[in-house]
Amino acid sequence: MGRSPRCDKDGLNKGAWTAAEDKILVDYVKLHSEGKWSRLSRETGLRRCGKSCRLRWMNYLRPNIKRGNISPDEEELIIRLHKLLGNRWSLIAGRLPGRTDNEIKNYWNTHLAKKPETLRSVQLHYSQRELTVQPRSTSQQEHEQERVQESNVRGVPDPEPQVAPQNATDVELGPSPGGNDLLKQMLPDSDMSDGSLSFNSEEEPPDFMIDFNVEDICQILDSDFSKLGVDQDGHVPDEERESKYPSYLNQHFAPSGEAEKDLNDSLPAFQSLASLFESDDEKWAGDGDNADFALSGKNS
DNA sequence: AACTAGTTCAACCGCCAGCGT
DNA sequence: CACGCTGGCGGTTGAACTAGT
Repeated sequence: MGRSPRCDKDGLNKGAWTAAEDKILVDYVKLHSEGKWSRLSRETGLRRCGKSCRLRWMNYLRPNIKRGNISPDEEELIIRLHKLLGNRWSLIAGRLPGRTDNEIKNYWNTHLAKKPETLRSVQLHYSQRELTVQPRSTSQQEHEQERVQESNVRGVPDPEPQVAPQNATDVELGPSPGGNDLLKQMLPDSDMSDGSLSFNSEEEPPDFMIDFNVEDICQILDSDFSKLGVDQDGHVPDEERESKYPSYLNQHFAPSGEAEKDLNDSLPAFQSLASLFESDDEKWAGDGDNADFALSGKNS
């Protein structure tokens, strides 16, 4: 902390990258793969700090980057994920193959943050003062610590979804009879009559975002749904499975083996997540033919 | 054509966590 | 344990571009 940034070193270029600099960077990464950004700048003579090299590669030069033309489906997904995750741009970007955190952040700030419907959604989360969010008790905080430790023990992988699962199956979160029941349990005083949550806190972000274990959500989002035994013949789940999993899970895939264990671990958070996404009339963004990127991580 | 205001987005900055020494 | 280095993240900036007058 407090150290001067490495990029402040004299002699390093700043500002827009030139084609020649790009070429040096691309050639180096082709040869040595990503990472070792500081080594890159030392070994190639590129007068850019490692951070700058990484940023240029990640946001501009990396293969399979989609630039501009964010589709309505992608926009919808961004809004929903932002509703769930907040300004965790890298996580949101991870759900949109080919998109970078920087692009999504820019898109949000320049387009979505200004849209009335987006503002409405955000305001419902942050501005309405209909509810009182109680400070968490010590026992709740202890519970949170335990949960974090448990999560660490499970070895929840860092979400890095660039590689789409092979043979991934699109998953729709269909309507659930239970609706927002789980969230209502979590937030008994909340008003979800309009399908959204509202909070009383003027200064603080909604506390439920703290209670949400983002790692768990990421684990779900990173799930390789191809592992799940998808019911291709419209098979009706057996009673055991019916009782074990919520209806919307059973409707769309029948978990088995390792995937079932993963799902068991993730189930509580999955229920919460699904409840949020069921709060609107529609299903996930990318419903139907354009649903390639939604959840499955499949590139369209 | 010239100027101004508004918008976009690439790049920078500070902070932080993880790791090696 | 302390320290330094590195990579990664979110917030911010400012140059380039566009639209309006």
